[in-house]
Amino acid sequence: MAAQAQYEELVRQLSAIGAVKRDLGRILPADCPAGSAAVLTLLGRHGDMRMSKLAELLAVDMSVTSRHVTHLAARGWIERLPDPADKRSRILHLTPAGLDRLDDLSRRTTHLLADRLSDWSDDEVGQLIRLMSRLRDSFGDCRSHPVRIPAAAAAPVIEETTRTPANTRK
Amino acid sequence: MAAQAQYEELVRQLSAIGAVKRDLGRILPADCPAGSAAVLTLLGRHGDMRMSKLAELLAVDMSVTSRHVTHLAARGWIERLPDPADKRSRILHLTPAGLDRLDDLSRRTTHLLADRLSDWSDDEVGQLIRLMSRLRDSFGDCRSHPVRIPAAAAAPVIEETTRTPANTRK
DNA sequence: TATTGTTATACTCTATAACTATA
DNA sequence: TATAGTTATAGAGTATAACAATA
Repeated sequence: MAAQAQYEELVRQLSAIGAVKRDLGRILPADCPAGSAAVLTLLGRHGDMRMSKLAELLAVDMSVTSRHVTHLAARGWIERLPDPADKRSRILHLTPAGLDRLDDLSRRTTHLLADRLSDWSDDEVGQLIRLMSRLRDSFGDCRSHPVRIPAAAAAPVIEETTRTPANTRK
Repeated sequence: MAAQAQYEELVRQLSAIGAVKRDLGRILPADCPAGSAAVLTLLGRHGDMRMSKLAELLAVDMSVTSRHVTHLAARGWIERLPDPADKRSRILHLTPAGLDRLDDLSRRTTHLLADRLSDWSDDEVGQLIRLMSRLRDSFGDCRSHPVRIPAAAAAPVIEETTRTPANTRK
């Protein structure tokens, strides 16, 4: 159990980490955005799987997964094979072209990280990975507690302001 | 200097952490999305500041910052005061209503985190914060290295596929 | 009826570029 | 000319809900 100030700081760090993710996204090829790259990576690591499994690993809704997968399939990087055990389902399979793409992605991110984290020790990177992984687990468990909170007072909204820099008077 | 496998794992964890952020976002009031909440938090912690300073702390473009700020000002949670030292600039200031809003936000996130991280020690949370902060610093430094990578072979794109679940034959 | 995926729609966040007003 | 901030526009990512096909 940690202190409240720590919780707030953690939220700020989570928010700020977005800049790192965007930085990583900038080195991706134009036809392979972050979402697609994540799918390729997971297929490369876990092998063939169904849509539902992929959605779970990505931690996003299956409708989102479907869009990413469609994008990849359109480029021939993955195939959607029929599942002999369940005709509603589709087995996702990395193609040779997809593997090439994945190698390319891996090279790009490794280059960037090797540059940015040149002064990190193997152990430090391992610690960060371990703690982030645990953080994810801590949230992944209980989908139960909706954690509702009382609402605040209402107030008039002028929606979309206008300029009012220095003294408005000329 | 860490191993390549670690780098790839780190990228996956960064990608997956998005689920945690979205979970935090779900407990926010409808009229105060994550971007607005981040602005309120930074103003609460660092006090009055200019747009450019806020953009730097948020680690996003100033145009993005401007939109968030406009949203907050429209609701009376912050004010954009003239800067006596530079008439182009505006000083952002949290209003009493904004402070109330901030307290509410703080309560919500603290509740959620206290629930999710109930089995984390104070020290563990501190370690995660420290490592994430350092990660950010490692990326924030060198805006220089564009880190370009050779392109991959082109291929025909069928753009947006259609259904082909089980055996296409009926 | 319940489940697997797909698609339509809408919303948030972001960056780029053009623009205004100061410096 | 250069800088601070705004706005228009476009693109990526996501969720919800309605729908199709199959279990």
